[in-house]
Formats: sequence, C-alpha cells, structure tokens
Amino acid sequence: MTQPDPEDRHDSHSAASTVADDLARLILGEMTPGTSLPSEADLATRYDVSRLTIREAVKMLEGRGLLEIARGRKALVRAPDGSAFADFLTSVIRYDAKGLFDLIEVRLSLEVQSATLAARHSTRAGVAAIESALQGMREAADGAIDLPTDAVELRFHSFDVGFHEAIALASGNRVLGYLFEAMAQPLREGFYISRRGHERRGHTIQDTIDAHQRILDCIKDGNGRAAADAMRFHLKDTERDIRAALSGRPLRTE
Amino acid sequence: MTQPDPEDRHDSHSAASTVADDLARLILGEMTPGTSLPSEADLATRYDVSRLTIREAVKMLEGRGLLEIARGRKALVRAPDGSAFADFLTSVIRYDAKGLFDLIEVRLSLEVQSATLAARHSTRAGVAAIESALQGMREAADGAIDLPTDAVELRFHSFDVGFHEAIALASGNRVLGYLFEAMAQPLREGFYISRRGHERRGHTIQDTIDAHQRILDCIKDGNGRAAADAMRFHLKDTERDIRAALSGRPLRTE
DNA sequence: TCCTCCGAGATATCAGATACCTTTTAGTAA
DNA sequence: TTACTAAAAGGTATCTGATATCTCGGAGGA
Repeated sequence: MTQPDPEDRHDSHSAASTVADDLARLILGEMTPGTSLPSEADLATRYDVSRLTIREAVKMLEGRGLLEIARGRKALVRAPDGSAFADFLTSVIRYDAKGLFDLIEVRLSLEVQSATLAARHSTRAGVAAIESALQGMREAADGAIDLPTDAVELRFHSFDVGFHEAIALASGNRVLGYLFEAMAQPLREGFYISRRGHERRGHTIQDTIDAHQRILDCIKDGNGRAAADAMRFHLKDTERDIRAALSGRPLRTE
Repeated sequence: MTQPDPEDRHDSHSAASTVADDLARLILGEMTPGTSLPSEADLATRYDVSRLTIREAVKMLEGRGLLEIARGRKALVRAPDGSAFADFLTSVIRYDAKGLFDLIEVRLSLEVQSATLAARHSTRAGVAAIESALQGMREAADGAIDLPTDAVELRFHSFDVGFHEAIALASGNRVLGYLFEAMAQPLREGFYISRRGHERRGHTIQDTIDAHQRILDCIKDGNGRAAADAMRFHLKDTERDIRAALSGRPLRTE
C-alpha cells in the first residue's frame, strides 16, 4: 500500500520540475546557507533550457523555502526554517474543524518534550530568555489589570508565545524549535482566542502568569519530569479555554 | 473580484510574489482540494499582469505544495500532505550531524503519542492495516533468515516503515500522520542503516518482529500506556542500533 | 449505443526586449 | 591619499508574441 515512492512529489516530465529537483538535490546535498546560485543566464546555458524555465524552477524552490530571491542579486541558499510547513498546517486547520484540536494535541506532546529537555540541559542564556519573556508578560499585564485593551492583549499574547518559543529553543533540539515555529503561526489565532475563554471560565491573567512561573521554576530546578507535568497541565488548561471560547461563538466567520 | 490595487506594482515584493500570496490566501481560505484554479490567461487579466507573472506565482504555489499542475489542465488545489516539509527536514539533517538524532528524538515523542492514541481509539480497519504490515515483515523475513539479500532487506524495511505509518494513521490525528510522512523520508536512510547495527549488537530479525508484535498487541488491547511503553522501548532500541551502525563506519560519504 | 477523431482550450517552452535594482569600479574632488 | 559620487556592469523582474504539445468534450460515423 504505502510503497516507498521517492518521486511522487512532481511528475518530473516537465523541464522546469526536472531542473528544480536537480537543483534541490544540489542545494540540499552540497551547498551551505548563504551560498549563491549561478545566475539565471548561466544556469540556462548549463541545463540547455531557456531562461524562463530556469526562472520557474527557481521560483518553485523559493516556494519550497530553499532559496531567497531578491531583485538584482543572485539567488541565495536559505537556512532552514519552519515557514515552509506553516501554510500547510494552516490548510489542515481550515479543511477540517477537528484539525485545530489535532494540532493542539500534537503541540502538547512537543511542548511537553521541550520542557523536559529544557529542564535537563538548558544553558544560562536559555533560561534567561525564558525569564525575560515571562517578565514581558508581567509588564504587559500590569498595564491592563482593570481594562485590558486589544493592544495590551496583543502585547501580552506576543510575550506568551515568546515564552513557549524560548522553551523550545532552550531544549537544545533544533527540530523542536523549527516545528514550534511552524505550528505557532497557524495556532496563534486559536491561542489568542483562548484568552476570552480563560475569562469566561473565571480565571485571571495572574493565573496564566502563575502557570508559566511554575513551568519556569521546574526548568530552573532541572526537574524534567516536573517541568513536563507543569507544561502539560498548562496546555490542557489552555485547550479548555479555547473550547470554552469556541463554544460561545463560532471560529472565524471571515 | 480581486480588483488589482494600483500600488501593488511598487510593493517591496515582486508582482509574482504578491499574486502568489493572494492566491495562497484564497486557496487556504475558501477553496477545497480538487477545485481548479482559473486558467493562466484568466488570472493574467484579473490581476492585470502578464501570463508569465501568473506562471511564476503558480509555480511558487506548486513548490509550497498547494497546487498540482499538469500540462493541458487547469491547476488543481491539492490536499495537504507532509511532503512540503520533507526536504526542509532533510536539510536539517545534512547541515548538522546532531540533526539526525534531534529528529529521531522528536520522532520518538510523536510515535509514542501515535501509539497511545491508536490504542485508545483505532478502528477495526486501522488495526487491520497495522497487522497487514506486520504480516508483510514476517513474509519478507521468512525468505531471508539465512542469507538476507539487499532486495529482501529493502522489502522488510519497507514494511517496517509501513507498520509505523499505519499506527500514525490509526491514531486518528491527521497532523500526526502528516508529520510522520514528512519525517519518514529523511529518516528512511538512517533506519535502513539501523539493521546493520541491529545485527552487530547480536539481535535478529525475529527480535524486531517480536518488538512490533508487542506494540500491536497493546494497541489491540486498547492499552494506551502499555502501547506507549512498547513503542518507546522499540524506538530507543532502534536508536541504539543506529548509533552502533554509525560508530562502525561514517554515514553517507557521498 | 459506443467508439473514434478533431478542434478548442490549456499548459510548456522558447526568443527577444525593456526596466529597474545592486554591486563594483573608475573618476573626481578634498 | 582618502572619501565621495557617478557611471557601468551584471542581475533579476516583467512584458510581448509565437509555437508545440497535451487534455477533454463533442461531432460524427459504425
């Protein structure tokens, strides 16, 4: 059934796709980020196709996140980041109402692992970054206890995301960092909405800060298991917030 | 619809990127897989750019995995799959020796979760798919107990991957399935190599089959925790196999 | 009714030009 | 000699127009 089908991405019988795949192999195989590709005219003579075909191939690779193209400069090989995955995950969420919660479920697993790893072997700088994000949340909240405006909420939320991202980075596992980055964008809206459910369930901003503080304390203690538990508890609670917010009114009528 | 903004032309981004982003928003927002895009000529008049610009935009979206393009037919909106992420993960592995083990670490976490979820709520069809893959492993092994040829090993390995993929699918969480698919390709080589380390450590193919059987049994019992433990044990063991294989001789000289 | 063939429509690719941006170089003035 | 500036060189962005080839639906014949 699921036979290894190495070439199912593109039916390589178009010239542009063939060139693109060949360049991709080259880029992934033996070029480091920052290196520049030969010029379009050069590649055109090399592959014996027109410049247009080269352009299309290069545009495909730009779409795949492998190249960075700017006018007047040669194409640069790009360092990997999660953005290539982000709009894919967005589509998962949109096509399927259950997709949002599938994604949250996966994120929980990855963040719990991040917290565990961060507790076990994070550097002083890693912990400092997490602390700084939490401090930012505090300051954003201090200006908004009575009447949180949208701008303040946005600011608070942004530090909240930064807190979780700092933990993913502090895990020392780069793949976790990339995956977090890729998931953060599609989930941003959902987690922003969660604040509404948070209030509806009778919780305050201070509760949120306390939950984050507990996670940070466990990481500073180097207690991986406790950090995992604290993170799991916090995310489960956030998930309940989102469900509460969504039960009130539907997500994204647009 | 989509009346062209006059200042689009002098945006910091290129016209092709602008069109691509707009189309991406459209596709992700309100088009279902299988729907076809308007023809290139149609889009060209709509956005008031040349057909070439449309082609480049469409090629970018093909690279992002959002469209499927064939000659003579309109571009089709594509259902999401993990392939958009695969070459990104490949680059992570290549750029960094630690990347391979980072990826294995993440995979462990995701597969343990898959096993848990599969045990909790898999369908009869889902279990049947897992069983079928295991049966395939058995048959491949039966023909290769004494002298496993490369072809037989490849066959066995292919069913092995199929087993894990079936579990990811049986979890009912589609994001897990996509992530597994995206990770499978870059990891395929590593796990193929693991068989060498497996033998070096004095284990047999039967041991591998037994380990998979234990995972399957737990899933059939509906025991999520036991399935997670069995999966974790198996993957930790496989990781040791890979390390043993790599310590013998370096990976991929190419 | 079913099959075959053809034309309309769609993409694939080519060639040649122009516009504009970036980097480098050469020249000029301090 | 140094610093600043302007032009040239090399690159990408985009357009126009044309040809080749593929897909699909409909007309027409068996």
